[in-house]
Amino acid sequence: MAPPRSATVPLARPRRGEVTAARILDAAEELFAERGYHGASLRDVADRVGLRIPSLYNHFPSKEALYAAVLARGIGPVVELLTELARAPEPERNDPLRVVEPVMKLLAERPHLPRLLLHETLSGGERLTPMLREWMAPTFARAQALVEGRGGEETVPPERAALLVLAMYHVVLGFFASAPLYRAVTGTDLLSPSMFARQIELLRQMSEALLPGPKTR
Amino acid sequence: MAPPRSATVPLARPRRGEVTAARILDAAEELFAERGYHGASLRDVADRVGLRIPSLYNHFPSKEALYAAVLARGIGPVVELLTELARAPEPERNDPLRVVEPVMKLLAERPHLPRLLLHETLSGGERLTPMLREWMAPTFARAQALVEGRGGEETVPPERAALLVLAMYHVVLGFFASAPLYRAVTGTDLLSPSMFARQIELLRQMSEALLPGPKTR
Amino acid sequence: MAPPRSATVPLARPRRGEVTAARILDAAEELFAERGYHGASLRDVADRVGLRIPSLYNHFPSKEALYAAVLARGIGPVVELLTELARAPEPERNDPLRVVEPVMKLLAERPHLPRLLLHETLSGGERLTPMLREWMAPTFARAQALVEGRGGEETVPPERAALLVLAMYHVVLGFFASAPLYRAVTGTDLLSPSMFARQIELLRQMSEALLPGPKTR
Amino acid sequence: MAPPRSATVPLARPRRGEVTAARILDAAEELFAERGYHGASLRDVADRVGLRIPSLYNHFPSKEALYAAVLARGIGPVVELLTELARAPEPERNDPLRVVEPVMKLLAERPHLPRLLLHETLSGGERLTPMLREWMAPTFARAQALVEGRGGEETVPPERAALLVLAMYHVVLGFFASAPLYRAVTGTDLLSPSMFARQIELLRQMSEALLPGPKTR
DNA sequence: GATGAATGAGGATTCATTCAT
DNA sequence: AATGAATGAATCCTCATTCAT
Repeated sequence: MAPPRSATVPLARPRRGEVTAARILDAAEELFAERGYHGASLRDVADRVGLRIPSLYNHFPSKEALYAAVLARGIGPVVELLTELARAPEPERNDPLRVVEPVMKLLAERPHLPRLLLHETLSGGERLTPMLREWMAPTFARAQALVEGRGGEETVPPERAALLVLAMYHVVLGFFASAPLYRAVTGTDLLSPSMFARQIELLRQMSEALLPGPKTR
Repeated sequence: MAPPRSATVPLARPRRGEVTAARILDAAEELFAERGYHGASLRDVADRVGLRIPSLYNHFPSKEALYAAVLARGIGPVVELLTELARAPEPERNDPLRVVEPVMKLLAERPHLPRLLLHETLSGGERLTPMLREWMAPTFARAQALVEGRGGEETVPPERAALLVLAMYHVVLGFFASAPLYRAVTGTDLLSPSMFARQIELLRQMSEALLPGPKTR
Repeated sequence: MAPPRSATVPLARPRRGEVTAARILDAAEELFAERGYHGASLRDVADRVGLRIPSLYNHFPSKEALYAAVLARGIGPVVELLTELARAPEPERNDPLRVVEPVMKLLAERPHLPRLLLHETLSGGERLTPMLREWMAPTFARAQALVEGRGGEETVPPERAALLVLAMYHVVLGFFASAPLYRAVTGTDLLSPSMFARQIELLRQMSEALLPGPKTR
Repeated sequence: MAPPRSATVPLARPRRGEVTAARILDAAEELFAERGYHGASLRDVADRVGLRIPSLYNHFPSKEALYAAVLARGIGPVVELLTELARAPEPERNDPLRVVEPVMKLLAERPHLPRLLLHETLSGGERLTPMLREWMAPTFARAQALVEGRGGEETVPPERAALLVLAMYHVVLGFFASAPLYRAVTGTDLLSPSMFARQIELLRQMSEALLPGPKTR
């Protein structure tokens, strides 16, 4: 039962418990994204992982905590990316495509995240984890500031900037969130390379058209 | 407007049961929009109406049926509006603002509908009522056709048209769906006249910029 | 609304209310026989009659009362028949076939009654209406007395007589009660004339073989 | 009788869960027999076992499954017995008492089973578990074949054989099923040794009188 | 770390009954 | 006589959680 020479096991290989926790997170992410917090039961999660329900409690102290962990794992990289981008030098930082395209690519790797975020948006903050408040609000503010400060002489009024950020937010998230339904109805996969490229092109045009200031290309 | 001889037209006065049913629909609409199908319990609905749970069954045969009725009541006017707009004469019909603005005004009167629709979108069609399938798919198709057929020589490829319609769909719905959260976080009401006007202006610019063909103004 | 000349309406024609009550009894008899007291709901009864549930209360004050009325209507003729037979002159009265055959024919006209009685038997008297206790117990006692007093010198001990009556009771009732299931499984209708005649012949042989005293034929 | 080396035979000691499951089956058997499927509630079962209702679901996935398990546990031994008897050598197999008496003794050990079976019979197969169909129909067929093939030259027509089997079925089951009511009304316990012996004697006479062929004693 | 068993709270739904119309 | 509406009680069942093993 005991590993023969545990001392030589490299730390890089995650311990078994961490693997299980990750598998639980994966399953929960899918289910929460699909059905929302109330619609996804721990039974569903356990079934998908191949565990019994009580085992989940060896890794997460409650359903709520599991949900928070799913969100944290998903949002973390996005926040990191945005923070990093905000540190870019002046000309690049003002190019919205330098923001939108990496974000799109990041979300494509974690396609459940947009639906999780939209679920939170729809719930109007009821279930909105404090963590989410902490992350989303500043992110919005930063994006808004970026937009406002863009144009040369012609500055963008804050209300307009807010609506613009909101619009981009929903176009991006909605694109991913609609993919399963879109595929079910039309048979077309929005996440295929060609459609994905078209969507990025669309977002480029949107930002060029709606943002003031120096044209980016 | 007034019924000519009200004594002979009892239909004009809604029966008591119909009033109750409408109040149930109102309460359910709010709760389903806020918490989704699974998150909203019949107890919540009954409490909000001031009834006991079993009384709901005098008006709707099941929670599912209540949900479907809420959707039907909400979507009906939108579908009617779009159908009507589709019958407009040529030049007007091609003006996307002739579509977007009335839809925005309609949704402003029923601000829970967008969240209901987004919940359906997020669930990937799992709970998607057949009714919804029947209505949303053709509506999308019609909008897509409208976009495709617009530009003079330069026609829009269908994939691009689809993405464009999808983007507008999410910008519009997301605007309403975000209103409660936005207000909770920033204190600003997106549905106030000034913000609402700004949003319409934003949508006008979006369509002008992204749609080909004769500029509308 | 009022009947034009109510005085000329013959009393023989049952009033409308009585007709409705009878239709309710018919429906209830079928359902109680098939599913037992708990398994049959007033909704089932009302549906079968084509009424709404509250209307049933215009004819019977409660489900329990409806059940009792069904039993009373069904058992009444049987008790009458047995009472009448008990008044027959000596030689005939001792012929068990003079009892069994008319009872069989009576039950054939009301084929749900046996199942009702068996349901009562199975419930062990829990739901056993007082009425039933009043009727069944004396009927059993009378039959038992009849058996006991039969043979000439060789009298039948009461325990044996009781078991014999019990056996005949279950053979007769079981025959009718099994008819639906038997038909469903084998396709043969036990109540068809030929099977019915065979069953009477079987009962005749049973009584001849098991009863002491002068052979009846 | 005692397990030779109990320490190495843990299978001999039933696990705790199995004990609980058996107690649930016991309680359910009584209640289903007494009140039928609809009349017995899970609350009744849980109360009798000393559990809360949800705990029942740790052992049986639904009320229906519990009901089926009760039937299976009860019918199993009967079917086994009949199968075994059917393999007996020729002269014994044709002796109906070799069938009736062991069955009677088996049922005496599980006196609720007859009422369960009669409930199924009364419901006309509505709730009749597939399992029951599989077991009862062949058993009847086998018994019928046994009767048919008995007499030497004088063979029994199948219809007559069917009615005979049906009659024996109801006499045997009715005896047990009536015991509680009979005791409640008369004070006499049908399952007492003396009454039980009398009943077997009655069944012996019945089969001798009604079956053709070589007398068994 | 995994799980069988137990449970309080709550889920949707059915039921018999009442009452005003 | 019939019924739409309302409801207390009870139905089966699911949920998240706990605990001993």
